[in-house]
This record gives sequence, C-alpha cells and structure tokens, in this order.
Amino acid sequence: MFVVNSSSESKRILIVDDEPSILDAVATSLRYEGFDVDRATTGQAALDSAQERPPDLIVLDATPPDLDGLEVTRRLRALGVEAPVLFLAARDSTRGRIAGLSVGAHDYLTKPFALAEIVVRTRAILRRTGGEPQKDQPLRFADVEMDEDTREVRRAGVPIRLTAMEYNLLRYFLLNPRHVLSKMQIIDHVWRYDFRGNTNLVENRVSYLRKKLDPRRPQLIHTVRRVGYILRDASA
Amino acid sequence: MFVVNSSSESKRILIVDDEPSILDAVATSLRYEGFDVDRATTGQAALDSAQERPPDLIVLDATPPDLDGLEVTRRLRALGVEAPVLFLAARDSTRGRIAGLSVGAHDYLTKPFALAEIVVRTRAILRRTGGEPQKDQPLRFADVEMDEDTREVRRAGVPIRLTAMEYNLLRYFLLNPRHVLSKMQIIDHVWRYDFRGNTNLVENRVSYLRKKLDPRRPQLIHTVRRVGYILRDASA
DNA sequence: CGCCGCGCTGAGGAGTACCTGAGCGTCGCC
DNA sequence: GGCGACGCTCAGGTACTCCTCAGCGCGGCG
Repeated sequence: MFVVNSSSESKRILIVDDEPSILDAVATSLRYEGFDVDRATTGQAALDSAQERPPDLIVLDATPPDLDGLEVTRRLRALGVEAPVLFLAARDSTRGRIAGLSVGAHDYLTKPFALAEIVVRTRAILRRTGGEPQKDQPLRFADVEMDEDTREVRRAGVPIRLTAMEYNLLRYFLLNPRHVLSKMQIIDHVWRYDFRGNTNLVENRVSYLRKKLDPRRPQLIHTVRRVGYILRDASA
Repeated sequence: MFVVNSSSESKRILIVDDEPSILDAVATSLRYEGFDVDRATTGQAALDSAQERPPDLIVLDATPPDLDGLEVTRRLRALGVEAPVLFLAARDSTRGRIAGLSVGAHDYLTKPFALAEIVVRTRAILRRTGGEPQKDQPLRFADVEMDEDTREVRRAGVPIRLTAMEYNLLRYFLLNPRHVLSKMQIIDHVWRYDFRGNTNLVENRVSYLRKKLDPRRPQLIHTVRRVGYILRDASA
C-alpha cells in the first residue's frame, strides 16, 4: 500500500511473530502505512523491545516458540506496557484460548489473514484507543463512496451490493487511487497470504466489480496491459 | 461498543481489578461509553488514584490481592471519597460478604458477567445518584423503542416479549446502529466474557429475535455475509 | 494482415455460511 | 418435586460465494 498516514506524528507498532515471511509482510505493510515498526521473533525479544521503546500497539502471534501469547501480555502489563494487542491466532486454536481476545482494547485475526485486513484492524484499534485522529469520513473517489462502518458502497448516491471479496478489492483500489496495482500486489494484499491460485482470479473479480460499478458510466478501473489495473477517472 | 456519550461533561470512573484482561475489557467498554476511566490493579493503587482524582463511581473487584474490597471502601470513605461502588464478586463468594452490597448507592455483579451488563449497571447507579444528567429516554431506532427501566420493547407501539438474551442482543444492536457487528464482537459483549461456544449461537439468537421483531415488516437486522450483522432500516 | 498472447467473461461445481427446527439439560417458580 | 421457560447444541436444508476452466475478443507486433 502506498497510502501515507495523515496523522502528524506516527505511531509505533511492535510486531511479534516467529515466521520471518509473515513478520516481513506485516512489517512492510504497516511501514507503508506510515507507522514506525519494531519487530521481534520471540516473546523475550518482544518484552525487551517493548520496554526499551514502548509501542502504541502490539501485533502478537499467539503461539511464539518460547512464551505463550497470553503470558507475554501478562508480563508486558507487569512491565507497565499498556499498549493494546492485536493477536494473530492459528485457525485451529482451541476456541477457549482465542475467544474473548477481542474484548476491550484488543482484537484478533485468525491465520491466514489478508494483509489489508491487518491494516484495517490496526487503524480501528488505534482509533478506538484515541491514538488516531477521528477520521470516520468515508473513503471516496470520483462519485464512488465507501462507508467502512456500514460497508455500504454507493456510486452517484446509488447503493451497490458487493460481496465480501468485491468489497475488499474495491477498498484496495480506493486506498491507492491513481496508482497502477499489479495483479500480484492485489493478490498479496486483498487475498489471504497463503493464496496460491493464478492471477486470472483478479481479472475475474475485477470483471464482476466493473459490472456492478460501471454500467453505462465512465469506467473507473482501467486495465494497464502487462502491468495491472489503475483506479482513475475517465480522462486519459 | 462505539457509542459516544451524549452528556456534556463526562463522569470519571475508577476501575479496580487485578486481572489485566478484565481490567482492560471493562475499561475499554466504559471508555467507549464516554466515561473518563482510571485503572488500578491493587487496593493501594486505587486509594492513591481516588484521592488524586476523585471518581464519580468505582468499579471494584471484591477480592484484590492486597486489600479486601470492603476494606478498600472503608478507607476510601475515611479519605472523604463518597463515590458509589459497583462490586465485582466471584460467584462463590460467601453470600454474607456480598449480600447487602446492593443497598444504598451500591450494586454488585457476580463474575463472570457480560460487558454490556456492567455498562447498564454503571448508568443505573449514576442516574440514581443524580450524576447522570441524561434522563432515561428510551433507546430508539426506526419504530423500535426499548425502555431500559421497565425492559419493555415495542415496535410501532406494539409490545414485544423478549427473553433476557434476546433483550441484551437487541440492546447491543440499538447501541450500535448502522455498524456492522461481527459475531465475535457480539459474543464478547452480549454473552458472559467466559463464553466458549461457537458463533452459531448468535445466528440462532438473531433468528429468534428477527422472528419476534420482523414479522411482515421491513427487516431491521440484516446479515452481512462473511462479516456479521447490522441494524439499519430497509434501504439498501 | 495474420498470428500470438493477454485479458475478459460466463458457466459450472465445490465448498462455505447461514437459517431454522428439534432435542436436551438446567434453572427458577409454583 | 413437577412444570415451564430458557439457553445451548446439533443437524438438515438452502442459498450464496468463490474459484476454476474454457472460449472468445482484442491489441500488439511482425
């Protein structure tokens, strides 16, 4: 994502995960969003980092190798670190261990998740805890508007029904207007990170999205041959 | 909860509990409701905080590690802190120790409780003690109204009988109109915080609620596939 | 102009999410 | 203790979403 954070000072986020690929992906996504990012691969390293540079939010793999996720948070609290936690839980985690994690300031995602999703949640938590400026104004481009609370999408005021996937795809375009997005980029951000299908899926999804979005109207999502897609208004 | 308190000046609430997860959850819930929240994990810290910043209400775990709950209140009174207390008692507490806590301005909840419940009680106490300027105007959305004192629910003036669970569920929707609520969110707020069942229960409950609320009427509770549910009027 | 490759689109199928009713256990009331 | 109300679980049926595949169209290049 190429969106630049609009807040004046950037928030610090500590990411804890023992899988380097996930750590990398999440860290890069959040850095593009304008956050300061620290990383740790073990619970102990997380404790050290959090103490040295207190984060505003912690993205925490619920099953790091040395310390259990809940234990890490317990120790963090003991050290006076009050940051809210976004847990990353395995899908097959015993319900008992992950249920209730979304209570309070916290939230959780089950692996595998989409990178775009983690950004949404991060923003949501920081907004809730007052760290992010209240920007509840809808995403907007040309005459398209998207309300993230109600998940309503309108074009020229007319409501459009989108499936979850179409919604996520459009949201990614709206977050990156006037930028060419490659199919791989789109897959990496909109689909779960373990998705291994071919890029025809993107074409397919874009096709459906266009049909719902563009009927007898100037096209918004343009094809850039051999490169990708771009959201921009009819000119050029 | 995403509701913003409409009262002009916000009340200060001090929460005392030694379990960080509960402290977090309660604090965040009440903060969403628009209260100023202070926290303490020990009785001594509670005394310090209450003296420094006198609260309008104290939510007090009856069994903190260092000081007994009743002892804390005794010392608070000695310090001139007059705020009413909402006790959080373990279910197996000796009846004698918690009985009588609800006299006067006080009240108590037995753990495990639902987060929505603690908000209700908090409001009730503040209203009783005159601390809440907001008089009991019923919760309302479209032609649905809910009177929280009598627990009466009406649609278009027609009374509807709801079970306790249905009532709490509807109340959560009414508090968060036009927001998509995930099933996990709903469970975390409406059910007791230790609930570990699956999310089918929410579907089940929503189903019954719809049947009572929506017969031959425009639907109010809409399904958002793969996301959750949302309360909104018929449009879209 | 013709070929090749990329992109577009619709159909089909598999899997998933959701709804609903039935059954059972529990709690409270009479 | 008996009865009814309530809440939870389970399972069947249904609707929908998403992915794959294959055929077609169009643009680019020789």
